[in-house]
Amino acid sequence: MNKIEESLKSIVKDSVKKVYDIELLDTDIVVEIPKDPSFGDYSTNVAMRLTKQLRQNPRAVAEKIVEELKKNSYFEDVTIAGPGFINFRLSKKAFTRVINDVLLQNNNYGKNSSGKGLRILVEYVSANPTGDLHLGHARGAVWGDCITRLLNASGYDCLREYYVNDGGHQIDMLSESLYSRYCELFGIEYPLPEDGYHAQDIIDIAKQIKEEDDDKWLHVDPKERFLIFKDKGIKLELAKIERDLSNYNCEFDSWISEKSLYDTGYVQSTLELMEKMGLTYEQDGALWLKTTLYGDDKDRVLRKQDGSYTYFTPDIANHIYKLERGYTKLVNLWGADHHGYVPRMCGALDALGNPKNTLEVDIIQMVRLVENGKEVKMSKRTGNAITIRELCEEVGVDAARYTFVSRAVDTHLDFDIGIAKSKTSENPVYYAQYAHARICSLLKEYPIFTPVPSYDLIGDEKEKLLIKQMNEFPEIVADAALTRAPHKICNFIQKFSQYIHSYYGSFKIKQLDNQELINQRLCLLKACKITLKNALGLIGVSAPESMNRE
RNA sequence: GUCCACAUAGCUCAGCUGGAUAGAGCAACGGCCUUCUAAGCCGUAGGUCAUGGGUUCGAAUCCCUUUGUGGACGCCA
Repeated sequence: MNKIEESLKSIVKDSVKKVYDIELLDTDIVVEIPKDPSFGDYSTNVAMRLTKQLRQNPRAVAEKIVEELKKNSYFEDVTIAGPGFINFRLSKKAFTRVINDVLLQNNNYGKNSSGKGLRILVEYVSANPTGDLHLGHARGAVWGDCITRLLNASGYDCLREYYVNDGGHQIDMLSESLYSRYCELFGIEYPLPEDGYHAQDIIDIAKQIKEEDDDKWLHVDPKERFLIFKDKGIKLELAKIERDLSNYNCEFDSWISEKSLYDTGYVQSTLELMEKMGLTYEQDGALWLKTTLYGDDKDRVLRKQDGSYTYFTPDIANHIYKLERGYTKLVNLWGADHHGYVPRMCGALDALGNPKNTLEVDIIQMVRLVENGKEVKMSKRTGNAITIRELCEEVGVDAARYTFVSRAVDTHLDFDIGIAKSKTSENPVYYAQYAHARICSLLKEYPIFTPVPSYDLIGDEKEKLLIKQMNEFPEIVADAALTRAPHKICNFIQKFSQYIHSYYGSFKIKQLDNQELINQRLCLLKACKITLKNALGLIGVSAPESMNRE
């Protein structure tokens, strides 16, 4: 809740108490900015909410409250409209206070403490180290990155984690595929497994190994070689993934390996714990977990007939390990193709006695790449699925990020590569960056200005829009963090940029003679620049000082 | 077949713990550069919020029906 809302609510509460002798809570009162500014600066529906209790029609209730509210100098005007909305017009002083708040807090403006004391671990991307990251991963990476930026800005203690699946069958295939490609470089035939990896990146890695070690591995014991190629494969694939993510402005705090959960005995101890709690049973030579007792539609296998473990087992250990590190809230971002896995994992955590909703899984819907209205399935260059690297090269990091983060994740996304690539007004990311650059160039022309205690010359409708929007920002950040919805930041950016462009167009500072008016407007613009830059920072998009047209 | 999402302007999408006349960008049409960057501004047009019902002072928003689209239903990961 921002300062203006705080004040409004407390004033409304006092008035209702005085008129009707009813004690309201903050949550009973909704204060919002009306869609149509002609209604007022802010409005509340409190009269409508009291209708039932008082058995009077809402307008009558509103009239009595307004009579009381009008006595307060915080308002320029208070009116009743529609079915019983109370609309406020604020006094100038109440309004412009935010300008100095922003100037003072600078880079910290927008940060809030709504998540203070909460420890939350967010796991995302977690792609197998068996190939390049593709479009779906890119969406998940940006989304996770933005969520964690928001959580950090809202005071949560948050960890960004990547779970590395380096333990299962697919890694064996990686080793074999890699060796096959390696042999190929020496003209030796070695079968590439059918469910192995056929993509170009395996060939590239094989070449890298050849450059480093030459033919050294052709002559070692197959068992040893198998393990070595496993290791090399994982290491090189992971390095590539990390580099691609980093180029994409996505950094992780923690990379947790599936294999290490076996090595440290975590998998074993988790199994023992579940057995001890009576959550498992043997059937058909396999070990099962009773997830049906906790909302799953069938029980799941932990240990297969052949004695090896399913993917599920170390993953349970993985989640237990998260909790043991003191994170009380776990969030995973999974692709839509994994949504059937959700009840299973949540069921396992429930079974182990964790509070409901300890784990929440956000599902990232599919991405389709589109160009000129047609779906683009494969990269023209490589013939394989389009990678995150190609995407960044093609459209640029800022545009790619913005496209992904500006849409809610629960709907299928058509990524129009033509629009993302275009450096025109079709591309919303430039719109926002341009708004920032325009203020910057203005501030370069007028580098000297001083904040004042009261902005008595500010108060035009367009200035009010800027101030209201700026004032909302910390609350929007807190809400976007809580609901894990970074696209709300994009909505903010878009609207705010629009106000900035509109203001920029209608008030030319150069045409003014009044030095004090210029000064006050520069303060306002500087505050806008700070707010916009911070907002862009929350979604990992740059805020350039100038836009270079090509 | 069972389960889970989703359906809003020509296109891509916001709005969803119920609130005033459902919004934005693009595309279309008409204006605005001798003044801080026209990657911009101002205006016009564009809607049965998939369908049918229910809940109530009030529904795009909550509940149910039907249709359509995508996904999941492995001792794969």
